[in-house]
Amino acid sequence: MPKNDSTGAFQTHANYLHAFSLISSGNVRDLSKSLKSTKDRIWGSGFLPDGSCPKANSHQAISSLQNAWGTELLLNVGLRMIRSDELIRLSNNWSVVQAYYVLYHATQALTAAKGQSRPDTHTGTQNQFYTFLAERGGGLEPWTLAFGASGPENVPDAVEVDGDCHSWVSCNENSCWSLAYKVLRTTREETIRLRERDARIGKRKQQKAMWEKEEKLRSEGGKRPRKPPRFPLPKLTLLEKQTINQKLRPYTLMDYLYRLRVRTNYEDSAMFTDGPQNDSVSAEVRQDLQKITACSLLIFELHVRRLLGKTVFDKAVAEWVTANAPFKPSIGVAGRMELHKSI
DNA sequence: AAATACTAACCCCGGTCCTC
DNA sequence: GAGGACCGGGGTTAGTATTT
Repeated sequence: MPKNDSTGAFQTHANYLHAFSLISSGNVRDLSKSLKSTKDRIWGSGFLPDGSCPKANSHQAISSLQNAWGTELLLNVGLRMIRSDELIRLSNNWSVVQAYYVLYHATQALTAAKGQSRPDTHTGTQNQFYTFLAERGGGLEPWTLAFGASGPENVPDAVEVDGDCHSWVSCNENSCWSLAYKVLRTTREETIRLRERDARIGKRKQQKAMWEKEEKLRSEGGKRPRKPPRFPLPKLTLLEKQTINQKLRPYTLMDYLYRLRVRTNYEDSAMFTDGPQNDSVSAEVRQDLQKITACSLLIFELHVRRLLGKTVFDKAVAEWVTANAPFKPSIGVAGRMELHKSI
């Protein structure tokens, strides 16, 4: 039983993150193995574009990637330098933020590499993430997993999803799928709740305006004024709710990371500091974040490399690594250089 | 965190009273 | 007597508290 709210929340989110980590490359501790298997899956998935893109905005793509690499570096510096549990707990607060921003910049890099204009909002970037991956179909889990108006999308054939599994159920090779879909669903439901709230306020506004319009007509017709009614927040009809649900796009891993980022940034900074019940779980969370981030970035890097061409891309990586990569053995994009070249 | 239980607020609707 | 205000019971739902 949890001691306070933070322990429950921590347990839940640690579980969710681990689920994505497991789906990405199984219960592998060695990051280089995870990256290798991710590379093989991308290669076999047919997700990579056939050739370079003539419309590509190379300058913008590289610049966005540099942001992503730099942000990932911050995450990795923490991993390398911060050893005491107390500090790991604290650093996880910013690790989730960093993980999100890596995906944010990577997604923008890919948009630029495709020659599209770069989205300048969180929502726009998250939409692109969905378009690049889940919308095209399954095959590259967890990045292609999504939860939409009609339920889980791109569920692999052999996978059984239990939509009602508890968020604390122990995360293993089976339950990880249910957990992942669950968090995509609940993340999406948070947005739906906000939209329903807005819709109710809008509905009330409309009712009020309608009444005032009628009242104006009445007074013009010489009728005596009615007492203004109070306008309680109206409820939504089933149809109105369904419409809201239909209109909201399916949610993905990136939407979840955004939720986590907002939560730890603005709403509940105690989850990662007060939540862990022993001295090892925080390090595991951090490791999962690093793995999710690195493998995600690899996917985007390989995409962008195809679209910009090897020469431009490899040169940009080499320059950045020379100027910025501090550690041996290499981590971050420095460690992924060889993987890029093997394709 | 999410499910569940519980409570307060709300809608609906007919009936009745009030006022022009 | 027509139009509007007010009332109350029944049923639903939103919001809150409790439980898992």
